Amino acid sequence: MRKINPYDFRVAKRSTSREINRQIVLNLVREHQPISRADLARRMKVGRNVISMIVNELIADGLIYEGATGETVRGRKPTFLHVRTQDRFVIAVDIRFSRTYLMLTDFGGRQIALETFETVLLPDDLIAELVERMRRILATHNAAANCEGIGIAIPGIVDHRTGVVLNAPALEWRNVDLRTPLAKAMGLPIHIENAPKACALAEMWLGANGTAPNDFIFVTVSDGVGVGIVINGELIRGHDNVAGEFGHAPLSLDGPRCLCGSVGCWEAYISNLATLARYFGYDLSRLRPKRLPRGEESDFTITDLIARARAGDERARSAIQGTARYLGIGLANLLNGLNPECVYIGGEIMTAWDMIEPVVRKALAERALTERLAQTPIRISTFSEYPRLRGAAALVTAPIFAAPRVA
Amino acid sequence: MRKINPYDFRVAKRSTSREINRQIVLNLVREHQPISRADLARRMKVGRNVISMIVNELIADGLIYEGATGETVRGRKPTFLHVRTQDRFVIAVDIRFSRTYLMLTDFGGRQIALETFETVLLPDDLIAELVERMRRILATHNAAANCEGIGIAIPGIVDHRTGVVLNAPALEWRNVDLRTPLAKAMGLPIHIENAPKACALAEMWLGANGTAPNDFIFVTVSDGVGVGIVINGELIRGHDNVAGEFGHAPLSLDGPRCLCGSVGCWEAYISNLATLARYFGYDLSRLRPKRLPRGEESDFTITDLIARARAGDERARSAIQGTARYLGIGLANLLNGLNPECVYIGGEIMTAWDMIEPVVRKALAERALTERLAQTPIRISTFSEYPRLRGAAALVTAPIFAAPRVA
DNA sequence: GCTAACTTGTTCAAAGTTTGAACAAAACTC
DNA sequence: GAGTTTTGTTCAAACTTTGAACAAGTTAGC
Repeated sequence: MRKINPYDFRVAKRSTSREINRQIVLNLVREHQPISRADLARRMKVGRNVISMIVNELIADGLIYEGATGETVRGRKPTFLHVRTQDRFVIAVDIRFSRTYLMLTDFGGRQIALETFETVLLPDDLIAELVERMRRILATHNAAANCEGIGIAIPGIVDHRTGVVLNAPALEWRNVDLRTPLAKAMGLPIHIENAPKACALAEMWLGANGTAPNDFIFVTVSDGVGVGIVINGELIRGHDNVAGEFGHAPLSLDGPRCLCGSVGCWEAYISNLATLARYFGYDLSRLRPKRLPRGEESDFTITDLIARARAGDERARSAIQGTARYLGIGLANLLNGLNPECVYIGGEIMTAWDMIEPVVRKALAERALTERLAQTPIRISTFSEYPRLRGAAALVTAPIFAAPRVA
Repeated sequence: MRKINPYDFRVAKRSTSREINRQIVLNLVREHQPISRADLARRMKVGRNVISMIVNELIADGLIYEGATGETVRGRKPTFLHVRTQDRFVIAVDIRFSRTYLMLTDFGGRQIALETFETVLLPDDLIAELVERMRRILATHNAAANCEGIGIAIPGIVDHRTGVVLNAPALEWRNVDLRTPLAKAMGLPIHIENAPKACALAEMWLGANGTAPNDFIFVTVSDGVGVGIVINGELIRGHDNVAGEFGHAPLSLDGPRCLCGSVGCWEAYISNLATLARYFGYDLSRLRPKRLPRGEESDFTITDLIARARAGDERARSAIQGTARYLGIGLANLLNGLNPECVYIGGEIMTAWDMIEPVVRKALAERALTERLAQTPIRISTFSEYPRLRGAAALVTAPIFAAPRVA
């Protein structure tokens, strides 16, 4: 029940019906492959003739291809159709505070190559290094001619339309235009997006077939805490691309000071640094941004903490369960307000999900308005490895498969 | 950029283009009336012939009508088109804790008749009384033959699809089926919705032309606190119809106990009762649900409190400004997370908007992540009178104008 | 009072869809 | 090898938009 915007609408042309059905066919092949024309016709409840026309067009455009012939009990055997993912490449980039990740994937999001280097915080230098590495990785894998785009995930607020990083505190970037220089150097479409939003896209477009729900939120817990919101199959970006910054929702107005400058933010209770600070007994607000004090502690990570907890360190366990409790409380707030079909959580803390689940659920039950809300399925991010990179890849592939905008 | 749901999609038929363009025409007439066929053709960038066909169909269906002829500098004069709102009636109902409101409106949301009675909390009795009054009001205004539906706003969680009130604590209702008995008795389509969601629909569909944004939230502050979320011209209902219950977001985990049973909810800081409790120095959690102690105070309302504040009562002023501050803090959370284009606020407290705006804005600035967020336009509900009833009317009219579901 | 210019609204054929049926191709059963 | 079943294609009909021409109505200018 959408309202038509009377100042920005799309009139249906005589090709509109075809475009709509073409995208439906493409998506059905993607979801149900291998699948025959006749199967598509049955699922769509249209004549096989229409499917033939559309499929031939999609084959001609190189989007799908005919594979083996299938088996049937009786009658002519169907020819199976598949989405063409090989020989269509995407470069995915994940720029983080400490390191930058670079992955070459095919159109199905499968990893082909991966490299890593220390993040140079000066944008121009980082861009130069990225360009060099991207050229090399494309050359090495003979992918230069078939690379269809570059997707970049950023820990901060990004204007997805212009490709400008508006504010990324972790990188100390403000109004950095990444797209223009990269597009010029590489000659490829560049898509840039905020990391939690990218993670949500990865689940939606690259998650295992049949599992991706239409309404969900993706909560990332790492240096910061962010949320990617998907409603009705659409990523919510917000009017100024800020949507999803629930990491700074207050849990207590006199709680710990957050790195954002405010007080009592959810992030200040559950970020990796917050959990470590709780363990070591530090005051989060006194910490130099993003670092524990010098000494052996400065290299101590949340993964180390989880290892200690598993080894029987009671204080480590208690610090982690503190995070679990606040994770549940903040989650309850989001479930009450957005009521998604399911929740994905990503971040190192989820390697301890077996430990923390009961505490999270208990906190959820305390603050969720209804029992059904408290029982909302919580899933560990499908991509335990590099969810941000998968999301960056999805930035490039998603527009090919998206529904046409109409009305 | 919506993903097509491969398990629930709509194939384009040969009538789909027409349906899309028909709805666009209808909405353009609604927004820009009076408007001629030629104007429509220019706005839509299609031939006048297409518009003629569609307009004649819409006229035949009784959705629009030809009015006066317009003026031009030269050439044949255009005939103006209007949406037919007269002689198309809607019954809007607002059921609240103390009183129930019943309004007869035309299709433009204009009030034709209004009556009120004390709410009977027993559902069967309330339904009986409603049916009697609705029949009478239709008969009195000769509207029985042209009434197109009944819209009902409820302070609680409603399953919009089945018409069942899942949980309305204010009415002490659980799983009450309103639609079946009302539909049977009245023989009309019945639409039931949660009050803040209905208010959001009213702004979207019945607000002054040109003002209704495509992305906004509507925050209702009265007995409870709720939010109606509209993204991309679409009301967000959530997977279990709970979406928008941000009234129970925590501001402090050791804050005042809320009537919902939890602690430190936004609602427990800014609901009318919370503001009154702050003034009288009561502990909200000790209060019998929804009532101040007996005596003169039990009839004392938030409106009285505002009057006292305006008259110079410093304690009244301070209680209200307390609410203002918490209103701003909670709002900042929603702006960070949802990033709407603008915010509407409804409720008695907004009659004091001139007093509280600076405090709200200051709190907003403290917790909003960016300056632009802090400057998000805040508007008083367009319908200072009976916004819920307008929303109830919009429940009936909106489906007629909504975009067709496609892909 | 007449003509030219201009705008509105309608009519008609062409091009691109879906729709529905018939038909050829391929494979199995008896 | 005939009959049956399923797949995939072909062809005409119905319904769109598209683009042009045309009739109707109005003003300006002479």
